[in-house]
Amino acid sequence: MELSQRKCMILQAIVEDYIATAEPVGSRNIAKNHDLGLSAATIRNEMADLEDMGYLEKPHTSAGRIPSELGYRFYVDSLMQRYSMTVDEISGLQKSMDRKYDQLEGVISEISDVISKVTKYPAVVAFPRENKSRVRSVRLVLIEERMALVVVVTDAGVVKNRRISFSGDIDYSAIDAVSSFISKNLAGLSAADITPARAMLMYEAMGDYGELLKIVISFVMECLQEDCARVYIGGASNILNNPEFSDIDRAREFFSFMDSRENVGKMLSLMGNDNDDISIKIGSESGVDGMEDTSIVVANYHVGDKLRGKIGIIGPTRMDYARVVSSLEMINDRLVEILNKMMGQ
Amino acid sequence: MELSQRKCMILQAIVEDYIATAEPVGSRNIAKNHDLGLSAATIRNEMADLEDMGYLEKPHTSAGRIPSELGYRFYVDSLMQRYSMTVDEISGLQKSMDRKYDQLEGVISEISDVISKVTKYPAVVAFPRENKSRVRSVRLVLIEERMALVVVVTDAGVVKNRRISFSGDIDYSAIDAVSSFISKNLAGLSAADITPARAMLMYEAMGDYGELLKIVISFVMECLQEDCARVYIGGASNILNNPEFSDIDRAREFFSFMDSRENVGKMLSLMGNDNDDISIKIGSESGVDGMEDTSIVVANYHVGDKLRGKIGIIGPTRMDYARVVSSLEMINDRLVEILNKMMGQ
DNA sequence: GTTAGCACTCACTCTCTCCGAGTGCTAACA
DNA sequence: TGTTAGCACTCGGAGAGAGTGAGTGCTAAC
Repeated sequence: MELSQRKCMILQAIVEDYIATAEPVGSRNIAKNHDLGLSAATIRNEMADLEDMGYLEKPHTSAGRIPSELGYRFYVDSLMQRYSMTVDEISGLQKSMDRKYDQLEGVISEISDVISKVTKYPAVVAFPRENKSRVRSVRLVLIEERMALVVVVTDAGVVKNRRISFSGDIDYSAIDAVSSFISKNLAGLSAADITPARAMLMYEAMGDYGELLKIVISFVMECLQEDCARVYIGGASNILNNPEFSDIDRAREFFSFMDSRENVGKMLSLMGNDNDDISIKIGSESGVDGMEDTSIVVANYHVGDKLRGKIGIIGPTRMDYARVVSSLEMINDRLVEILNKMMGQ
Repeated sequence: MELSQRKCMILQAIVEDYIATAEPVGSRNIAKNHDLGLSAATIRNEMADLEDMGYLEKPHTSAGRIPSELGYRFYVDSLMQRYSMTVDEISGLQKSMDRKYDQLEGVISEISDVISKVTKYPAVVAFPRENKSRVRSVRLVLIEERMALVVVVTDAGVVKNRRISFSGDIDYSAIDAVSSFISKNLAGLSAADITPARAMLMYEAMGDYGELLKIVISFVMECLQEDCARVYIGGASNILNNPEFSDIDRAREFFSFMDSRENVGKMLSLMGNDNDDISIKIGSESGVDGMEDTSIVVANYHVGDKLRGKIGIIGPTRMDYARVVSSLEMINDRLVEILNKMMGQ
């Protein structure tokens, strides 16, 4: 059933008042504060309808109404007005991202602080994952006897390295030979291309250094398949500014959840991947136990079609969605700019 | 003034009861629960003395006594009994550290979870810093045109890398030449050894590649001097299990502090560096504003005399010091073992 | 269809009282 | 002289009860 325009106006007023005050909204207040040209009694009738339709709920009989999940959902999808950031906000944001970054790690870990500072909610950032990436080059660097560093560069321009140890002696020139052998044989390949058969052939060709090769190739595979999303969290304490978390048990639940990067990563991975739009999960939509009264807003960033990641915030369902969405959009744009530059693309 | 043995026993009883219950301790309870052979009245007199001497304080007239900072300090220095972990605790600890670690980063970030799980307090871990380290080798790996990866290995066995871009073309063999030139010229040098004069000489010798060299050398210097302690935090939510943090403002203060790695790093760096012992700062001893009712317990770990770092916990001043100290000792031992193995020393 | 009016509900706050744990002091005891 | 029993006093916290006010639903009039 469609909502009449009047119902929409009233619903919007309720959602926005509730977001601003965290108090259940009563009919009189709406009549007073919003110039709808309706009396409290009329609004009361409409509110009763909206409640029957599932958009509003009552904490108890003699309080005002608060939006239900459905109410928020409708607000976010159909009623929410674009928030335009003030000049001050924009210049503050630009200033805080105006550093020269030279490491992927540095950008990503700092971006979470920026997000939480701008939105005043806890921020979550997923380290970029690679998408169908291929090996660009592999290098072995001898660190000391029986210990070497493997450096893998993927075609997304991401560098990964790991120290490995092996038995058997090998000297500088031999390791260089192994190094270029591997690089030549793996360059341009994706994880799917490195079949056991192909690896086998390589082991045989290398003879003495087969063991070393084995270790290197398994690390290369790891690099290409890596998908345990590394996650950064910033400004978690911001959640305590919201009265719904002034109950200590509620707060503990939240912080226990955030203590586990794994949890957070899993939650992020459940958010929409495909589109450029911002995706929003309200309350139980996230499907995470114990997070029924938080909402998550996430934007996807990508560099070319190779590197992909997510930035977002977690807040109470009663969240300033409009502000959050436009802040995330701005930050996302700036982030992509920085990453593009850094990746030299 | 020395404390009589009787006063010591009473002080110890009070501290331990208060640690266990978080309730002010009254004279009757001590008489009942501890077999001191004294009546409540006598204990009362001694408690009044202890209060006069500054070891105890009263939250209000008709409550029991709680230890003052001085009281805790005396307890920690002189009264605390060694806690022996149970077989279950030890085997649990060993199991949780029984993974095969292959990256420094991985060990360090995971150790904070282990500590918080074992102690039930928020854990802080400082990434190892290098001490007077020297260059072992430097490698340049060409990633694409005008972009290379610098890999620096220090004599502590730590690997650092950074992507750099430069103007001017350079091919694989040329970059190898530059790479081995740099490595040869910097190997064995510490930050102090790489004087501007020496760098100048190198620039000149390299001619065309002077610019590239400049970038590389400045990165090498960074690696050797790096001392912005990276910090990992685990199990922060554990703080909420302590009733002194059930006040939401107190909790917010704590979490805001922990939100800033910088804060935490600064605090850690103020803790004792020199000795092998565990260092404990009680309440305001830490000198950090807003952390007057938390204590910090920190152990130093080191691998040889090169790598040094800290592991520790932050908890309420009313903390189970005995348990925390022995847990940290055990974890520290195990950590050092793992690091030694990993660094191949 | 809209509005004014009115009875009713219910969380919250404030006040008051009671209770119990704990203290300090005094006097008696070993 | 050190220890203990006894007692009056203090004070936070829990619980009961009354009052308040924001809000609702329903009815009747416009």
